[in-house]
Amino acid sequence: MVKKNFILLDIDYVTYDEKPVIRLLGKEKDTKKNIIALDDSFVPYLYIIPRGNVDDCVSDLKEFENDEEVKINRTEIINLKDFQVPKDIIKIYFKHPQQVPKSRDIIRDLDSVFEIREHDIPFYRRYLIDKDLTPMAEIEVVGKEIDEFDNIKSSEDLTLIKLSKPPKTVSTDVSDFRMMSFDLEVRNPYGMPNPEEDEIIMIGIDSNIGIRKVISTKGNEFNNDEEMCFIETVDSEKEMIESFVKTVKDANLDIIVGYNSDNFDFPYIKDRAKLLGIDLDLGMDGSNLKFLRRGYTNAATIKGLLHIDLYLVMRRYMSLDRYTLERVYFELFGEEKIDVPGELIYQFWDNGGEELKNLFKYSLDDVVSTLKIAEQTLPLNLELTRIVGQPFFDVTRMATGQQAEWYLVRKAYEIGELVPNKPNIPQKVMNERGSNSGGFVKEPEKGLHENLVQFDFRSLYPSLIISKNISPDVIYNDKLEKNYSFSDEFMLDDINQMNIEDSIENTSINKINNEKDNSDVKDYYVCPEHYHKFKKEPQGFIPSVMGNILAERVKIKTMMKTSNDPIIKKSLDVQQQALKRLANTMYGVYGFSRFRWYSFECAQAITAWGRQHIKKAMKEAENYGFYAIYADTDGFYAKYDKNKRKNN
DNA sequence: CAGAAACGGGG
DNA sequence: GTGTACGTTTCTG
Repeated sequence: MVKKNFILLDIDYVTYDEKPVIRLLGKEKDTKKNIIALDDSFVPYLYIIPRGNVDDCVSDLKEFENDEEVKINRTEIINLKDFQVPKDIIKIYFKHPQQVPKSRDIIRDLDSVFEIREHDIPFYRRYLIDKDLTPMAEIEVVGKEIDEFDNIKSSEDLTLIKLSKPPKTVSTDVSDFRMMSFDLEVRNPYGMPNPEEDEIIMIGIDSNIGIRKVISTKGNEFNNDEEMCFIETVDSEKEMIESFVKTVKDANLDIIVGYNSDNFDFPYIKDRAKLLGIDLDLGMDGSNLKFLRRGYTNAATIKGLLHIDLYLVMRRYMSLDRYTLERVYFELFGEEKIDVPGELIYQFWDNGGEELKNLFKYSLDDVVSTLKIAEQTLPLNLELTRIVGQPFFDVTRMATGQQAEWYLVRKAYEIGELVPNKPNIPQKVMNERGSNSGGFVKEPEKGLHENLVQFDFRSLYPSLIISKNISPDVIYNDKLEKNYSFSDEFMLDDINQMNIEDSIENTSINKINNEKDNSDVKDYYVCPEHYHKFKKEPQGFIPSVMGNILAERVKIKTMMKTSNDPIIKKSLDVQQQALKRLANTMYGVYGFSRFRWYSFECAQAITAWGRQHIKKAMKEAENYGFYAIYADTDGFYAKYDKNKRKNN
């Protein structure tokens, strides 16, 4: 039995002996040796909310015991909360994750099944959540070292461990990842590069471990040029790619970054490598570079080596109208990059001399800048990864709303709350609903203003979510609670989620009409304009999560103040920034129709209260002689005029 | 005008 | 693979 601590870089599962085996891929902290830890004890499952009696539903499910298509391994009854209402839930286990989507549609159609839940949570994500594992953190595993598994052999550089106990997270205080940036230049005289025709002419590499070079078939003429000593000249394109592969393997990297490398560099190098008969076996387990389909686009993945495409990261990191490498670099560092227009690259290459020299410099500049951008932006994304608790690879490719959603899924599991299904609201309904009105904006008054004072609310929307308890699980709906109370009649009417939403929609109109004679309004927060009601007790799921985020942020900011170590200070600062980002994103989960906690009422309530607050603040400021000349959402600029002061 | 298709980044 | 981006701009019928 051995105990090993290592940094969890990546996670996946393979099928071995018809059973899923979770693989935790990472590197030992000090030796940087590769580790793959295997767990064959984790089993896929989903939840069923029965329509009526739990036991009737269980006996219905028994009929699938020897079914060809629905392969239920085991069922159990557990108690979980659904929007804070305790319910008896049937948890059904399957042998293999791929049986879940095959079986769920059949099970869903049973009369005794009201709803199935948590049927679309990928197996590796489920593992991270259920085992409370944090990616990019130090984890501890206990198990047996094995020599071989699934054609992977242990070696000097790779330890295979079969877990005998659940893994655990030991420390999230991990930095100093071995990182490399890379970039291709292609000779493309006829429009955009075509991998069947156009050869790769340069591969640029920079890293935080001392490797910086441009591999090319040209460049010998600069042999005696001190300035150009970064050139590595080889005899052919084949040797160039082979040298790149060897450089990456020998560097024993944690992270490889590129700019638009999901869509250009990696697909291109893969196509050329195939043409030239080269293996891109860069994976920790010896596997090749692969592409994961993510929607209509691909993500380039290497097992145990994190590939991060900075283009995707930058689109989330800053708000710009364009995200070219040049633009992003300029915005971050205020310096212009060397630029060679794409359509001129082949001419620079063909002409040689000074132009070729500039092309080499451009190639190097691209990878140096890419690495600099990575060093500047990845720390925040590493913190987000640890908070969200999903793989770094995934988090850097997720929309911020999805980051918030996976964070909430984890929090829901922690407190025994069922995760809502992804809503499926028809486009027609969304169109009728229209878009939620946003923050209050007062167009700026023209002219040059003096004596300006800036007012703004600290985290207006997060604060409102907490103070007004804005959460879908505590919306008070007169009609639903009084007349239906989720009675059997209601459910047997085969009313799906959509109809429930409709009835909520209709009753909000009733509420406006009945608002005045509602005597127990003291138990609710009633939002302006729409009059949605939120119970004061108990605290809603999202307000409570939000409260924890803000409390954690305050704690970190206090720690920052007491620390004298600039490195610790910096690391804490990044952590609090990540929490701030997450808190600000949480509003979004209410407003986007494909999110699990989507609630048009909550989204409306937040912005309505937001508008009310800023208008109130502007009015109040007037009493002190401050006149707003421009306002937007959570703050305004005001001009001071002491003659108009009403209060003293 | 609404719905479909293209676009982004990369050379 | 417990799977099929996304939000915006431009084109087309």
